[in-house]
Amino acid sequence: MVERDTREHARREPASDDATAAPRGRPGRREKNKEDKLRRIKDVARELFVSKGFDDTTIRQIATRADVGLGTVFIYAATKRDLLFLIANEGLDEVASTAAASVDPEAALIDNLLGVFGPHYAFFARQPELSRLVLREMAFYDSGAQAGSFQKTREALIELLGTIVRHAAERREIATDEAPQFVGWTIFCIYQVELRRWLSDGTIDLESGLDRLRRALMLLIRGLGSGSGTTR
Amino acid sequence: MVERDTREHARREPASDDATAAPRGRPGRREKNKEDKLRRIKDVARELFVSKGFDDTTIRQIATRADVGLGTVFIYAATKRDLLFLIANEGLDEVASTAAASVDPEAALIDNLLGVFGPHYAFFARQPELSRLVLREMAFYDSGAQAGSFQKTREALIELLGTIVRHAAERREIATDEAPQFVGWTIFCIYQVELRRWLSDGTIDLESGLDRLRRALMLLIRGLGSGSGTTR
DNA sequence: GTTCAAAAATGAACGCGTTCAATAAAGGCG
DNA sequence: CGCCTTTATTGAACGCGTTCATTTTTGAAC
Repeated sequence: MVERDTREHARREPASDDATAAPRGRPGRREKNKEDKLRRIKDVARELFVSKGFDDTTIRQIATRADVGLGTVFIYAATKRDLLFLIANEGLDEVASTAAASVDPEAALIDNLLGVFGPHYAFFARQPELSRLVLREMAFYDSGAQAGSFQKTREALIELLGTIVRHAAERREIATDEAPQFVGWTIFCIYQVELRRWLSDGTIDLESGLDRLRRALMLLIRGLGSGSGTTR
Repeated sequence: MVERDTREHARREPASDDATAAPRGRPGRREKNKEDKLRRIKDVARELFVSKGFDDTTIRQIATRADVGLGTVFIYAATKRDLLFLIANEGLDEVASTAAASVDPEAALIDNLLGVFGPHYAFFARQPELSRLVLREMAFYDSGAQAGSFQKTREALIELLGTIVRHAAERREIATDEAPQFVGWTIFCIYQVELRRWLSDGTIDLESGLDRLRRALMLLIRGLGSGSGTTR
């Protein structure tokens, strides 16, 4: 309990009122407001999750390195899983927005789809370890505030896919009885499992991953009825 | 280790002539060989997982009710998750075999696919709680003997789907550039996520579940190019 | 500056899954 | 049977995620 005071604890200065005596960490723990703590917890957690893995990182380690109490971590994340989503949600929302903005109602269906999935793949490729963890923990996880946010983003994606399909139908690029929403869902199914497979097999190559996804999506668009894409 | 003999110990007595003065559970433990223990552990675990849920069931409870030591459970299942797969694999192999046997090279593609997926859906519907647990724990789980067996079964299914597609291609029901294996994989993607969705939404109705799966698969077979299924 | 109620932070304590050194049982041999 | 080797079984011990009664900090009112 004493030997871990080698941490950066040097913040207990009362600071008095002399101007020069405290160039580093000035007042005590006061300046560390909630945002500061959240920031520190997130940063430490991300670093440890990536470097040591999710299971081998303990919340005690995170708390110590973030210079907060053990219980404090649970104020910001209901569970360890939720802590993972807290990190994963950073950037993912932005990716989703970017993807949504890139949709062009006049563009070809496959281009719009890859315009949406491309940024997602790139995002996951940027932090493959974390992504694998997220996709591993994602399935069926529905408790915890951050997990909720994660699922909201996912549902928005499905709806976006439906919208893209609707555009293609309105332009008469495609014509199907099924509701655009349902087609969007089916596309999402393919995306989900393909993404998981891609992240699972060792080398995460963005180009080949997206290429395989394109092949699968083209299969759905063209159907199995005719070969070569050109209707022979 | 004596006071928990309030269990249902009424197992077979070893031998009649040995009715010595040791009525307190001593001789009973001898006849319990490995198979017996495995059987008891499985049965108890299944019952508790279904009745109380996976997370609320403790291995200590399982060990006590199965009348084995705590550590003994870990001889038969490397982890708690593996214990779940130990149970799930019972019957699933059989379902997979049944499904494989039902394939008719001359039958329509969609019929063969539903002939394979139907028994699977029925199996999952038979024990919905357990199925949800399995699908929750399944993603990315690759350590543990039972999980390995589970994934083998899964890969066999994907290959079976490829074979079904190949049959359809050989009969000229379909014609596509893509390798049958890849088409089978894409079908598997749809099946996976659809199955998960079906098990997630409260009421698990077999017929409506399979109907929705059929719609999604027909989408893939027909493609998005033409409406109504009948080519105009 | 003092007071005080509300909010935030904390770490001891709890029950869990998992490990493993110790123990018991089984089996082979003379 | 006794003796020894091998195998199976066990539960105390460990470190973990999580809880929550307690303590500390905060900021408004005086």
